[in-house]
Amino acid sequence: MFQSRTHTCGELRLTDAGKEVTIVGWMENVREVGQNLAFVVLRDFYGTTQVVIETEEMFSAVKPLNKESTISVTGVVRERTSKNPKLPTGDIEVVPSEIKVLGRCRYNELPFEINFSRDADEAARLKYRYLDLRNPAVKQNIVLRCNVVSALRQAMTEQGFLEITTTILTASSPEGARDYLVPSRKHPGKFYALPQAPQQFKQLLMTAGFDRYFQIAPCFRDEDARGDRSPGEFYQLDMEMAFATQEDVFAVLEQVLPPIFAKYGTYHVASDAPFRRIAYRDAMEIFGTDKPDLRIDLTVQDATALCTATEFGPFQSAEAVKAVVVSDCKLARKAIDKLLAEVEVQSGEKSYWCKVDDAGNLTGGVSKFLQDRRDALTEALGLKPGCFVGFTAGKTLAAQKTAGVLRNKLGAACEGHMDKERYEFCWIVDFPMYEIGEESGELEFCHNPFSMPSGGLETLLKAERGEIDPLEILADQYDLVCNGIELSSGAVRNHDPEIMVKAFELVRLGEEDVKAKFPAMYNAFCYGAPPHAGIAPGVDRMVMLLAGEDSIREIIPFPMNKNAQDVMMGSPSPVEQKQLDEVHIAIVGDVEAE
RNA sequence: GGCCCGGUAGUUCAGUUGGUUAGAACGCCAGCCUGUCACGCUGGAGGUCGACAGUUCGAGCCUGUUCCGGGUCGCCA
Repeated sequence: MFQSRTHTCGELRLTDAGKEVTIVGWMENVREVGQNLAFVVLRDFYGTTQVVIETEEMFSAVKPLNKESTISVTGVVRERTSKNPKLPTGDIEVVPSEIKVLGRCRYNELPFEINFSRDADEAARLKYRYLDLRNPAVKQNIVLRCNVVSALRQAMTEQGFLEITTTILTASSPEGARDYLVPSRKHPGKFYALPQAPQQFKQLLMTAGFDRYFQIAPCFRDEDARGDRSPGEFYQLDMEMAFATQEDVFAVLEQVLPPIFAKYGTYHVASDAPFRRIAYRDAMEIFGTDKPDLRIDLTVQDATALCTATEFGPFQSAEAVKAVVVSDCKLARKAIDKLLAEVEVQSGEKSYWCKVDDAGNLTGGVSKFLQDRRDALTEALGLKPGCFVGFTAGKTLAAQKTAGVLRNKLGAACEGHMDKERYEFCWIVDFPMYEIGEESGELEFCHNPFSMPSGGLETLLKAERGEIDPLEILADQYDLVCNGIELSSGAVRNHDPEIMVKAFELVRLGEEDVKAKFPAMYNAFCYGAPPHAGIAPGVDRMVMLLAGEDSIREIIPFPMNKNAQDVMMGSPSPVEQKQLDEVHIAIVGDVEAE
């Protein structure tokens, strides 16, 4: 029978010497140093403890076992004759009187070495995730995640928020990302969908009179993966407040997040509440992105007027020319070419450069086209000897975005322009409500149709009367950005059916469309709804930032690969014909046999 | 779906201008070693060079196709 442990592998100290103990765990390593002398390293969740093998009996108990087998060791704690100061348990060892095998590892070679699993091929790590997670360095991120989630729950509860779980099997929503569909057995031809976010439920909770709601909510979106975006599913700290303004929402997160970042983060928190607020248009103009990394001290400057008049083709034909100036830049020619090539890969647009030499002359890159306006450029861009200037050109938005990519790359590559070791928060506010759709060429909602247009009905009526351009209408919508990562998106919601209908009319839809697309919310709002606002920080991205990881898979217990497959469980997988029949699904067309 | 990078021993990688028997480290196996702690020493086993086709006297290396993995853009209200 299995006898439970008296101590963990992380807790025995010199003061325990002489005690009889039972410890259990995985056999991490066996070091044989002579005839009948060996050291077994036993590892459990809490740490490692050395077991010393001195007798032939104990030696023969251990000898046939492969590493990573689980065993139980009963014996006496003894002070080591040679201590290991690198280990918390390094002063002692356990002299066993009994070793029992609990779970034999059947393989003497593993897919990778446990303590070096982070270097292994990612497909192998995902397939054998239960082995990968035995590595304390991998496990640590999951523990961090637990602590962060727990701290978020506690902080939100302290702020008076109730955690309410909402429905997972819900209705497909007509807007946004691709849905994951679940066929209905009882209703042939109909489907549930997994929620892309609990958006409508939380707004209905507000309408139902719950004042402050939050949830660590699973969200499902069938879209392709990225380094910071896992395919399929992710978690949000979803929250909503009734009778609340944008400032009320900001105040909550400004109280909840910094202490958690300070306690669990790799770096220190450099942003004091209130966080800096940057209008969307300013962010695009100054940083070339709506998620600026404020750890970088570089900005994007406008050089359109001076540059379009040059002989350089790409500048001549450009709607805008943007410049990023780096002082004291020591980048060599080769490094510059590599950096600009990376910018082109990431943005799809070319960028150009020149340098300022010790005498203040422009050299290298496109400098020969700029010589005749050297003084004007020097004045306008504030150039000094030793400066590097990166240029982007094209349509205004493209030139801005490319300059934004350039700014990020230059900040990371050039010394003295980025202090990586800190967390910099900011709010991006005043997003436009509408945009001209790239495909349709017509007015469309920029983000989501649930946001309140700034100025409410009045503003929409002005646009309807032609007094203002609909593209000028702003939404009471905001993003929380940290270190160049969009942590969160939220809004003051449109809780007024009349304003909803008017907002839809501007994009050639009407009351019938609102009712058809969001029936529950539209109906509910007709019974008296509170003004409400909320936000939903991404838990995975937050933990990623706190752990200092670049891949989202490092902070998810059982992540899927880039192609949305779980190679450990083998999902997605084919199902039996009977199951398909029950849910009235027929597979048609060419489907690869497994 | 487009583009970029990669696929060689159980693992991480090297492999020159196309040329003998494809190497190293770690791991594994055996032996030695009475205080190791990433133990050490000696020896050994281990390879469909992702797959297919082509060029060539000869392909890990060149060409084409394809599969797989990662990154990136599209996409993510």
